[in-house]
Amino acid sequence: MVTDSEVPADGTIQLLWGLRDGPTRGPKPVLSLERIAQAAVDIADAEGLAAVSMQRVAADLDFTKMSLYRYVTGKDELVAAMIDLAAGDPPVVAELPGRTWRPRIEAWVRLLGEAWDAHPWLPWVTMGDRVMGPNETGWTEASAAILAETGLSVPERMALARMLGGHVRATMSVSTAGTQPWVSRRQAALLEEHADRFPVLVTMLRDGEPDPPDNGREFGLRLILDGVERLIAERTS
Amino acid sequence: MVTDSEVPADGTIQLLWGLRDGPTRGPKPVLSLERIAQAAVDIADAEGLAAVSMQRVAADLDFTKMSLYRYVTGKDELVAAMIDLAAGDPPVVAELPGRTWRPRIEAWVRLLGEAWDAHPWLPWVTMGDRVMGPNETGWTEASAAILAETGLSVPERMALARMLGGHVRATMSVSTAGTQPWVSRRQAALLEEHADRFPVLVTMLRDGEPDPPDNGREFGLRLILDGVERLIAERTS
DNA sequence: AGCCAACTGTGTCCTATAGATACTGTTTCC
DNA sequence: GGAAACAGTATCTATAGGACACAGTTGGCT
Repeated sequence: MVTDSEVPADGTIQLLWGLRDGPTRGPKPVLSLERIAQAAVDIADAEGLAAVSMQRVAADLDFTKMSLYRYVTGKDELVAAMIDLAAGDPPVVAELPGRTWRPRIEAWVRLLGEAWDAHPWLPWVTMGDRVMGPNETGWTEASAAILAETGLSVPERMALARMLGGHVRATMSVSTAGTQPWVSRRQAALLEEHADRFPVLVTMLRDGEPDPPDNGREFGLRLILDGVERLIAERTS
Repeated sequence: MVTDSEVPADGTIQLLWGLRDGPTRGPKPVLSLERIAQAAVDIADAEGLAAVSMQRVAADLDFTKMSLYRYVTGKDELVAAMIDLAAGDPPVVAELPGRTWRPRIEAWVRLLGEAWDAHPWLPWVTMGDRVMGPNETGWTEASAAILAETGLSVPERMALARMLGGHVRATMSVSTAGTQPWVSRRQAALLEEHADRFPVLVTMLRDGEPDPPDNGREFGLRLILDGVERLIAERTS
């Protein structure tokens, strides 16, 4: 298992994109990549990513650990398969509501949010250099199609798409951001104790309203897209 | 080691905030939390997070693995100490350039970016529910102080601060975002092969200019802050 | 029809990891 | 000056991913 950033092997690509040529002879495979990945996703959804071990996945399928290695070269590949399975089918752009880019990309963000919120472990596993699978690429394609209308440059559009994906990630229900939503009980107590060092935070803590239930997803989305609109307006004038 | 989100123990708080009461009797401690954390940070900076094991950290200090457990209850605490050490001293708000919130928060983002870019492993380790140490809290305090001027509500200000931190994280030089900056060689080849399924991406790939060297950090920063300005303008009118 | 090569799934072994526990020796307070 | 409290060590355990050799199964070729 690679915890660090690492260039994925070619094998992973073949796996994700169905380029592995199936064998002709030999016993019929009883397992399948799909079943394995699904079992792993189920475990991760229910008990967290840490519960996903080769042993555990195999046990849930009533097979031995080593049998999984016939379908997957290692845990990294399993995780890659999990990711694309969890990402799910991307939305069809033509079916998105609205006729301009803004409502459509808003819908895209909300759908992506729903998909990701169902798999709180995704952020932990979608970091670093990776190769996207078909589903993930489909999501990217959808966003790119929507944003083509903005007239932004290609790098700008991709930066924006990445940004929106990152925003979804940072506003997941299971807080994945570095800081809390926005302070835990413990953190609050700690701030009170050091009120002299952090006067602004303590004041905010005392008279601030509670957090929005969406972790600021809609708020941040609005900020970004307002910024995009302003940029477009500046350029067209 | 906890790979999953987990509420940190009280002990970690005491460690980070210097609340651990030092012993009076017994031999003088030769090691120190600072030395241990620094050694771990050095390893992570040089060889990546995966190279940081108790064994390795201890070896670099010429001690046995188990001696570290006198200063740290486990690897989680070590990582927590690494984070606050790597975050470094927050900037002094009064010394930031500019007289309004915008140039100041821009400077804050750039400084945070520099601090984080020096420690590419930080994103991997600053996910999930955590308790912030003094340094990290100091960075948050600084951003909160700067954004107080905006007139946004408390949750809005904190959401914005979190967002900016997340933006820095998502635009680190070592790509930490889910998607590449924006496509790797391999991914590009794959797209070409499936040009029918991803027409928009393939077109962008063909006639797009190269990516900006900053991964779109400045671009995204501008979008967000433009959005903030528009929000403020709407409310004051 | 039969045989061999290719394959699936299993059992065993190896390495690295975090950590528990019992120890040896040192320091300081009573 | 003695005993409690501590620092660092040595040894052991559990769990992880994964290598490797094997037994049984299947299809293609002669």
